[in-house]
Amino acid sequence: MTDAPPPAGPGRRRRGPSPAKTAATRRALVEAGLALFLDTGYGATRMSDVALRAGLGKGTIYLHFSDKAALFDAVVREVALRTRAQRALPRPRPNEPTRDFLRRVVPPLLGLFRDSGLSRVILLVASEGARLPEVADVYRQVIIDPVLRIVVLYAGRAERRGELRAGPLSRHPLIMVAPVVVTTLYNTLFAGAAPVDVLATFDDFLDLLFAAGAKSPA
Amino acid sequence: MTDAPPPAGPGRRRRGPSPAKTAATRRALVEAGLALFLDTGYGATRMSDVALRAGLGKGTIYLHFSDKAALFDAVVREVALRTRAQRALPRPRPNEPTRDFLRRVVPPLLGLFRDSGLSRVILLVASEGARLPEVADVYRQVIIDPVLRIVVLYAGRAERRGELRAGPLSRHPLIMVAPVVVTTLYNTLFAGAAPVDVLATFDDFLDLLFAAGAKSPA
Amino acid sequence: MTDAPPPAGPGRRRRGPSPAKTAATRRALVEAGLALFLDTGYGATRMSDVALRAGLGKGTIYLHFSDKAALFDAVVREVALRTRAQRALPRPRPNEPTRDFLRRVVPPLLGLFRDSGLSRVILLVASEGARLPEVADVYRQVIIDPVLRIVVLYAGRAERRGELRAGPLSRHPLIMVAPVVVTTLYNTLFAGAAPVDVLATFDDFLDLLFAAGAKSPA
Amino acid sequence: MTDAPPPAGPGRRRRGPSPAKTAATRRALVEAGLALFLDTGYGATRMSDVALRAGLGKGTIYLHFSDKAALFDAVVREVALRTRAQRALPRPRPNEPTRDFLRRVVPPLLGLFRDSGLSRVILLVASEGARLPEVADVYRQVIIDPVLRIVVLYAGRAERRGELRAGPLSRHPLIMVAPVVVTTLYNTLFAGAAPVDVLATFDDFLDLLFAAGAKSPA
DNA sequence: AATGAATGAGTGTTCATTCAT
DNA sequence: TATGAATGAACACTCATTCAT
Repeated sequence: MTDAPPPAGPGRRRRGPSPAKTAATRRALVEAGLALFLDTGYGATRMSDVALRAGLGKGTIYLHFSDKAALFDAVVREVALRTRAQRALPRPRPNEPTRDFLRRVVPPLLGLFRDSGLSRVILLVASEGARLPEVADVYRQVIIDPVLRIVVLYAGRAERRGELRAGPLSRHPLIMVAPVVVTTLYNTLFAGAAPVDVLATFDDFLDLLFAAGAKSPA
Repeated sequence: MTDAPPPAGPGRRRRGPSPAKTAATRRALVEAGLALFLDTGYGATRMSDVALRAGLGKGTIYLHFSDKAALFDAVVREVALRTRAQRALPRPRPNEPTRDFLRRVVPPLLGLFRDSGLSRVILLVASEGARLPEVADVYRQVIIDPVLRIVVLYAGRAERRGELRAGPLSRHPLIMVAPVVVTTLYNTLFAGAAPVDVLATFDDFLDLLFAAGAKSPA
Repeated sequence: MTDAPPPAGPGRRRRGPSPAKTAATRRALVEAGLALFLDTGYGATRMSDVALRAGLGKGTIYLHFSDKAALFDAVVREVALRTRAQRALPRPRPNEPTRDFLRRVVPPLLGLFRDSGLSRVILLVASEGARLPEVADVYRQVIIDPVLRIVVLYAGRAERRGELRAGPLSRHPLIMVAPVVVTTLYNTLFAGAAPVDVLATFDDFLDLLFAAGAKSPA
Repeated sequence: MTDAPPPAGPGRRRRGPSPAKTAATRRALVEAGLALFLDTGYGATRMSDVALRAGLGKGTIYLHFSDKAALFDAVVREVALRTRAQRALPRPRPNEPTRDFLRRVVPPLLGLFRDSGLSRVILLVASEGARLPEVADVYRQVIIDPVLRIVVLYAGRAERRGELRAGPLSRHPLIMVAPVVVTTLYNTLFAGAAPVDVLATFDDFLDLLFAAGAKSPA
């Protein structure tokens, strides 16, 4: 279902359009697919619209993807990789409290989370995940699990430094991402309601989490 | 879009089938719709299958609901009300620590959350929410917001009792429900992965939250 | 296909609703059917609407008519008979020129033609005639042919009196009704265009027809 | 509602099937539609049957016509234009009596009227005209009104030549076409009855009309 | 490689007709 | 007789996918 592009290794090519152009076509399709899937959802997106938006013919899609599902898969992977690519997570300074470190590091990530469309893709995957379990799993492996590993890493540091009660967070790292995910979902889903401030919520969440560590010195 | 059943006021007795039977038919349709929407999603559920599952003819659906969307709306409302009906939230005992109270009270609610299909309905609403914003909003008003109001209530209590740093939670009550929602989503979405223990996660979350209050006495 | 009402002969009745009421119900249905068939056409008229308009239940129709087609048949017959009932065609005065006689007699008939809905029924029969040939034939026998016989009658008189060239009109009486039918059709069909004056057209037609007789005295 | 074929201007050559083939497909659909609409009427004609008869897939229809109504519209226009195309109405010879001219000219037109299906299309339009008023109006503008203009033209000639009483016919040209229309309708509608001879009727009609002119010389 | 006309399975919805009450 | 809830055959229309060009 994946339809990966043929490895661009410099084997015997020549003849036929340049691989560069092929890749460009493919990219245009993924881009168009991303935009439309996000806007209209998987089911309501017509293949013909994807082709139209990509400035290509309907049939062309099938030269690059076996299926609507395969296109969707490619779109999700694309967003996943694109987000990962900008990772470059900074490390805490030698004696920096973990809480300060998180305050410094998370907001830009959230901006990325929002702007990359990742949050809307989560919803999208949630929508179609049941029907396309492989897509959901790709998503988990490429995006969710790495994030959780990082949480575990810094949870360990905070625990070792006595900033956090040992155990809970490194056992259940989802706790850390939960507020951001939920507030984002809330805002996306209930567009009619007053939006919740994702960043402020996360900040208050940190306050609660590190209250013990923050208080005890006093 | 709601197609509510006509108020069963004791008007002039109707000839033909009893109103009771009519209500039963409606209920059967909602039930069948619920099961299928949950299992297959909105788009993939065929009206004919709903009828089949309800043991009724296809046309019968349209005697009770104007539309597929109207049926979906009714299904969501039904689940919402059904869940609310079993509320009967106990109150904390006079001197009971809020944390103990939550430990005592939340697990049954979680069971309800899981068993009522509410968690899957959340996903369902999330899936189709974009296409059916009114449904999403009904959902928020009937389910989400009341829960948040209760959270604010007990957050205030905990803060007044010095169990929690004042402010964060009553400002952003979503923090409280986030771990449960996210772990439930995780389990529903990534059926392929090892499931996360929702209850244990919530417990650990409480540990972190009330760490300050638990520690300081020591 | 006719579903005539059971002969009301005073056999063993008693028990069950009075035949009078039955007839009234039947009449209500025919009336409702007439109105709706004329307004919306045969195909677009729903049986449920007929029932609604008659203030009866859907099922009741089928106690009186086996079929939608049977109802239509009854409606057409009803209009046919109703129109005939008001016949009472006056006779020409002893020495009255046929042309004057027609001028005197036809306009009220045209009013009847228009007001009885007969013209619209013609269109209706024309619409569905192909699908319901028996209805069309009933129509011809009950309405058209009698009219043509009358035309033949007076055509003979006019010819005998030297008012009209002998032969053409009594051979082809349709000629006489043609202008009225065509102008009525025109007005009904092309509601967007300026309507043609049916009466004035008929008058001019008479002028042409009797020009010879009218002129020769000069 | 018209779905006219895009102007075949010599733009950038399209890949894929030739425009010629596209036009042929369209034509096949109109042809099939014509045949079936005439045979079974608008309502009773199934789109799938149109496709079948055209030797095409069901979906193909919708590449050329947005709607069943649009197809009907195209069919009616097609017949209208087809009939007009064969116009080439001859003119009266210098001193030819108008009546002789009409006798010479009308019969072939009647043949065309009959064979082109125009008469049946009139009935068809009459059937659906109420539901599709635009179609009826197209019909009037393209077929009916031009014919009436020609009638007015020759009515004037006949009147000027003293063959006809001045006024009536040029005021109400429908009189001229009425016998043909009515006899054709009669034959089409009452297939069960003995058919009326359209041509003979028209001939007798001319006899009556021009009786004055024919008589007075005597 | 690229195209878009052609396809036809699949779906929501309507409505004449039936029948238990 | 009267009713109206229930039925399911029927139909217009959509859209992912194919393939001749």
